[in-house]
Amino acid sequence: MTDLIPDPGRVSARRTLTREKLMTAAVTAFAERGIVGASVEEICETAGFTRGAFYSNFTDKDALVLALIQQNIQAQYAAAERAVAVAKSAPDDLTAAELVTLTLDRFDVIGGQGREAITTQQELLLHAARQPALREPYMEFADACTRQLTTLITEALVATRLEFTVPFAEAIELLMATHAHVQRLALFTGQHDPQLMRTLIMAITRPV
Amino acid sequence: MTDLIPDPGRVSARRTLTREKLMTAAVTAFAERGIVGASVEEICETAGFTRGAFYSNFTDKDALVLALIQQNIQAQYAAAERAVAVAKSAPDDLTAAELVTLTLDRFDVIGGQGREAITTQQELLLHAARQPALREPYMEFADACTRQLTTLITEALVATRLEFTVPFAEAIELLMATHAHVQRLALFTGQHDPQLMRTLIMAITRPV
DNA sequence: TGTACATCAGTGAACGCGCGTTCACTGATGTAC
DNA sequence: TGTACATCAGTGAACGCGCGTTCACTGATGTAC
Repeated sequence: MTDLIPDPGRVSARRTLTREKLMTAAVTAFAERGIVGASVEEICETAGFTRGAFYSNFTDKDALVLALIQQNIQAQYAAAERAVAVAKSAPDDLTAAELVTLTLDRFDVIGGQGREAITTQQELLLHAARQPALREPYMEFADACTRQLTTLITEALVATRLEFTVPFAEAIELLMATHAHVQRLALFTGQHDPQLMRTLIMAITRPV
Repeated sequence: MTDLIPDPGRVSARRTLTREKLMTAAVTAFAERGIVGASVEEICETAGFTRGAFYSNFTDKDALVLALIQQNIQAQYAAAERAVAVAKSAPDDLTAAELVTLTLDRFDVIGGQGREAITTQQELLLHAARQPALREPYMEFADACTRQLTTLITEALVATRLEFTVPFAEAIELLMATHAHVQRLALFTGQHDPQLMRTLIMAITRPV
């Protein structure tokens, strides 16, 4: 307010890039060793920096976790847009199950394919459930997921001329529950089984 | 084989009790701080021992985690028996949803009611997914759960004169997925919502 | 465009704390006569 | 039942390592003339 001649564009491109590299490295490290188990040094080494750079960018480890959750919220919106694009350009002759599965696959933050992404997501949930300071941000993230998915599924249903046989909100919950379950199984078996999702969809939808 | 005069009943009652106290304390500590975050000291203090006692009973922290998973397998069988007893003594006029929900509630290892039990279960799953040495024991536990639940649900269906409209194995998976989802929600909201499970059951069953 | 200076971003050594693990010990429990 | 001894179970001090965090510094980037 008084006489701050500097402060032109806030934060330099270089700094932004460093933050991004550290956060990406953190996802990897957290997947491998867990949030508590992964050391700051490990994260920095993967990202190609020293620990000083870390503390120049984040006040502490908790701040990094919070930043990851907030980044997830943004990533969620981006993923939703991608999913819409995919759905819009999908051939008309897809079955409902195929379209919904396609939607769910594209829907995952980062891209649910990787063991790494799945593990880190679970890790973040558990960590947020424990740390009071992270619960609200995490719930915000979860809400964003639900809202985005609601929009996407609505479109997918219209496109396939289907409707739910159960209350809409509960249908969404069931889809998310099954999706998470299949992901968890994949952590052990190493591969996604799409059949369970198809079965659920057939059980809770009918032609309009 | 040669001349071991001692070794009468293997392990003393005192020792068994100490082990149990340490394992119970570990469940609490793991729920609060996570498996990696909880210190051996913390566990011992809660259990009322010093750290020496810990290393007299477990070779290291990993051994304790393994013991917990193996104990879960045993507890699972006990919980299943309890669930059968409850189901058998249940009044005949329960709805299917009520009976299945009742079954699932009693089914949880330890008793799924507590936030502590839920958190530690999730913690164990994630830890086992990461530690190669724990994956097989954990999958054995998961299999035990599935098998037990299969038996129980079969009985519950007969009692309520219902059958699944989807393949049996998948129905079980969907029930477990939804159950886990409801539990995870409870970590944030603080209470179980039974409605989702009822909806699922109605969607995948029909009268015989 | 070139030079002088100011600010910024990341370095890397240092600190101290807390943790997992070890071990010589002591009191408790069990055994033999 | 009482005593002498052996084994067992848990104690608590000690060790050393690795981690999170700090900070004086240096090289990189940006700005003014």
